[in-house]
Amino acid sequence: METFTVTVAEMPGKVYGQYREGEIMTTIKDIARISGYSIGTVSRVINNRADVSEEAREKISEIIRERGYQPNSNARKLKQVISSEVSIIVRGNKNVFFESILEEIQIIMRGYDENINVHFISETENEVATAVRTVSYIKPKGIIFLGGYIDNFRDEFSQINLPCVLVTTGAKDLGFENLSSFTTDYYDAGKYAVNKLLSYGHTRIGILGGYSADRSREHKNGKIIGAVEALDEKGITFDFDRDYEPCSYSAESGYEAAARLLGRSPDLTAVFAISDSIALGAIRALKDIGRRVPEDVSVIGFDGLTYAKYSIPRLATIRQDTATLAKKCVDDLLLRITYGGPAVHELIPYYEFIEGESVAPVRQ
Amino acid sequence: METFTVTVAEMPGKVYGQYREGEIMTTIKDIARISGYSIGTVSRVINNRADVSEEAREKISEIIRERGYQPNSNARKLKQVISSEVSIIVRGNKNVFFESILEEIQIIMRGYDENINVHFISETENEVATAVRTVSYIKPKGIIFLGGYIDNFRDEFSQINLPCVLVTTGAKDLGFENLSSFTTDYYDAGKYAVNKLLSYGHTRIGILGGYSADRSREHKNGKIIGAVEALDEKGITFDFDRDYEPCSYSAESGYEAAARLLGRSPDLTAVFAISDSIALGAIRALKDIGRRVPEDVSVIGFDGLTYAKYSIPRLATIRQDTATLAKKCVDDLLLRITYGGPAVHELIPYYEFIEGESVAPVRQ
DNA sequence: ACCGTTACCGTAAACGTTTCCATAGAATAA
DNA sequence: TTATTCTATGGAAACGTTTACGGTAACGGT
Repeated sequence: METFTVTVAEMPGKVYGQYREGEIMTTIKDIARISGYSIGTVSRVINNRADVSEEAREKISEIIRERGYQPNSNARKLKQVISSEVSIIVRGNKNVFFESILEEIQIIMRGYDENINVHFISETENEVATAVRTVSYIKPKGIIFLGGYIDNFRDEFSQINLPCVLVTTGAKDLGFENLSSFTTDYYDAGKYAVNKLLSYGHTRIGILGGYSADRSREHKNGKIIGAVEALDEKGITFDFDRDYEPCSYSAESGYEAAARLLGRSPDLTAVFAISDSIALGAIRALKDIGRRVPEDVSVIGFDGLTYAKYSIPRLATIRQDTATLAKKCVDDLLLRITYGGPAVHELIPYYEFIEGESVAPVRQ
Repeated sequence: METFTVTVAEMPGKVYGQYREGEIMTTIKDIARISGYSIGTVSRVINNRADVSEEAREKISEIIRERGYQPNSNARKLKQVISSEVSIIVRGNKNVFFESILEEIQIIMRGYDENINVHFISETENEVATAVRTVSYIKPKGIIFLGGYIDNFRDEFSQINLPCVLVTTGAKDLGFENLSSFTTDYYDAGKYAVNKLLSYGHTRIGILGGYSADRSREHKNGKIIGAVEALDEKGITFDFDRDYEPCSYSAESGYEAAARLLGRSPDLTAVFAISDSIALGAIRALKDIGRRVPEDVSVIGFDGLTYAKYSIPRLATIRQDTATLAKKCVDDLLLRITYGGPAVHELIPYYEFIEGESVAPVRQ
């Protein structure tokens, strides 16, 4: 089960040098010697402990400052057994939504004086296993995983007994008591998106996105289930074979998928793309095959990232609240790191429609 | 998979806990005890040293495997004094070009089995100081700095005596013998961009970008100097007050700057934006103020990142060779880490024009 | 029988911290 | 006064490794 492939990069082997020539390493010992105090006292000053006289604190701090001393983080972490960091695993290569969340997390963590430690991995299962192994090697205090469905990684995640937060649906079902999850209510939001299109009179609606070839109602992607449900409620049966085209979360992929979809189903008057990148690629594809947006085909995106505001036409989209998502993740993780407590699974009900020029009433 | 440590601020402070409850930490000692060999031998097995019998190697490896033992990286790094990582500092919040280089670096490093360690900082001077401090705290083997001009950070960089690579111009002038630099020949490329516009008959050309309020010929931004030079050679004197508008590297900023520029100089028939993001924002702004691209105003961007291919209109731009840049950076750094040697400063002559729909001949 | 190799392995010091424990002295309580 | 607590500090062990050093056993050559 667990193979001994220590993360290649961190494997012994090339060690380029011990001390660099001419490098003078100031240690806590030096500070102690210079200040006349003991190592213990210096350490207490560094860590802002109480049991230090004002005089000693002043003097030692002064010396630390003027020598530009920085405690050796490795020695520290060694003593503290687990590192002082939170690890974040980002799965998916160019997923703008995750990047956006990541950015929010960075900002929040900065406020909390927390260190984060990010691992970018691609979507192969193999890499998830490696990432989990690496993380167990780093020994972080907790983990945030941005990366979609983890059903296939039960084993990997079961090995981790650290507080862990996922930004994905379906984590609850796994039943690990150390995994929390926060996600926008994709089912509702997807339904909402398609209802928007329906309200403009569209009935021939296509869907773009969601890797999976699984086209049943049990499709794992909440946005798509919601979208189909919205159609259902209007008495429209969604034809997966005809009006659905899977693609990954990129403009490139959206471009190609849209071309295929509209080639196959030229009578579609609207498209729901499950990410903004996909939508933008789709819009370009539509133009290239001679369909006007929104006159001939309406396009609605998902995510609501800033760059959609500057496209031509401006993209209509469903905005997720990345700030709230990030905040929830961080808060839950830190709380559970410090105080333990049960994992939670929360569906964030917040999302909103962003007006755009890419959606218009259906033509008669 | 590459490990990627984003350090927000690795200063002492909150330490959340020692051992996590119920966590059993397997150490080299355990492996030694179980296997019946000594710690030293186990370590030699882990490190693939020669002086170990095949029998011992087998047996110990087996035990390591079945216990899922991972050597503690902190203890290791402590012994090895300097970490096994290369630090990358990325300055600038949403700079797509740097992100692109970063991605290339990741790929190359993966091939080299190297660990990287990324610090994102914003553009304030303060953060540069912090980053440098943090980096000296991490003790990497070398540093790659993606972040524009560093003239204001002489002091910070003078403290670092590690191999260091910058992707910026002007590093040579600083005279630090541990700083290499690689950059596209911005002067030439800027000149080339404007020559393209000139070749389409444009003479009233505006320039967008380059934070600085410094509008002299000594302007630090090579692209702009080159652009102005190209005009000069045609006998056109560039009027900085009228036809130049500074902005940062984002669509938002480009949008606003373009609106200001065209508001002030409505007779411009072409705009050179020093990044694609800026260009895209500008195109949107132009549309909003009722100017058609390219019929009324041509726009040429810079960088040549993929997403320009999917905009409407497709963006004409000057592509930099990020792959080569990244390769040069990494190679130089690793070489100097291993063998020392002098720093180099290289201007990459490679750039190319990417056709697009945003540039057209000037209207009569 | 002796010596010199060689192959393998154990011991222990060291890396730079943190923290527990002990203690000296000061302050307080009796 | 003495006994007690408190404050500030030093000393030293420990964290999990790596590695220099030394030792043992086996073996071949003389």
